[in-house]
Amino acid sequence: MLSKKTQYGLKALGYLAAKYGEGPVLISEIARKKKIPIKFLESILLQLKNKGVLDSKKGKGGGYFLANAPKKTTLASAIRIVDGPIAMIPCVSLNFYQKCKDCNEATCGLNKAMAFTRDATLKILEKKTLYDLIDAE
Amino acid sequence: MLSKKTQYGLKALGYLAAKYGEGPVLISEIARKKKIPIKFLESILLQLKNKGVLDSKKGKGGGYFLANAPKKTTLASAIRIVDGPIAMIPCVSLNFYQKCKDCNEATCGLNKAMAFTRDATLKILEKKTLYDLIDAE
DNA sequence: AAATACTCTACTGATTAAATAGACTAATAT
DNA sequence: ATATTAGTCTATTTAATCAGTAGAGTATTT
Repeated sequence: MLSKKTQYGLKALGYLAAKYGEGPVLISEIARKKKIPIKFLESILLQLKNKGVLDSKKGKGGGYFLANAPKKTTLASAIRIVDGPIAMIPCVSLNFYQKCKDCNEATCGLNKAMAFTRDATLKILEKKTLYDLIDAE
Repeated sequence: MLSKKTQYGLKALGYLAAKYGEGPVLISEIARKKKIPIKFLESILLQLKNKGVLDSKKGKGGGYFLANAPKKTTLASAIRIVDGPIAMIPCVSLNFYQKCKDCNEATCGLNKAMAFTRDATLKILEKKTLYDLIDAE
């Protein structure tokens, strides 16, 4: 399961995706509309900004907004920023790989099965973008 | 990511799958071969037994063994027992469903995207079984 | 200069993960 | 019977992460 933090992050990104092109959106507005604790949301948005997904403007008329068009950011990359690895075990992670201490990856059955699963999952998450998070009417 | 506990559990199940039909296997043997803290492994195996995946025999010549042929138990069911939900968010979980407080599932973009992802993941995990965890030679 | 709004650091409490200890119970062999 | 083996169960501990809070600081606009 994704952490609550990541779920909040994705909700917020969906909200910002829907408002793309309309200028900065207040953190407080996102928090209110998406029912996210505001201080918690602050740190999530900042993290997404530091990774280039979001941009912000300070002062009056300020707020957060997508750094790029909604279709430019995949769900896979957004999830990796907030949640970390997408793979189910470290030895099949593409972006957060860690070698298994005791198993030979060439022969490990678990490794193979999890690599398969990762591929299936990524096939979706690399294709879906923030655009897909926009709520239907 | 799966919890360490679940990773240990799957490793142990792979080991028992390889020995299916050869009678009970000592916890201590599994722990040694798979480098799993033995007391931690105890609780994992017990949990799997209580859910019907494993069976055990006490006393001399005792140990744990698969309750059914390796191909009878899917990875999805094994993971659900030890780790819980496979879905990335509660509102698309089939076995651990929880309603979203604030979003309408019919229109929620995140819900749709995560349901897709869940389907792709489950398509693999429901097909793969403990048999697939057996290490190659 | 005042108001607005994001930024950053630090902290707290709750939960879960991971592991350990030890007493108990069941089965087997002698 | 009884000693030994090996799983069962309860409780505890330690560490890490999650989730959320507080407040001072900085940049921007009017």
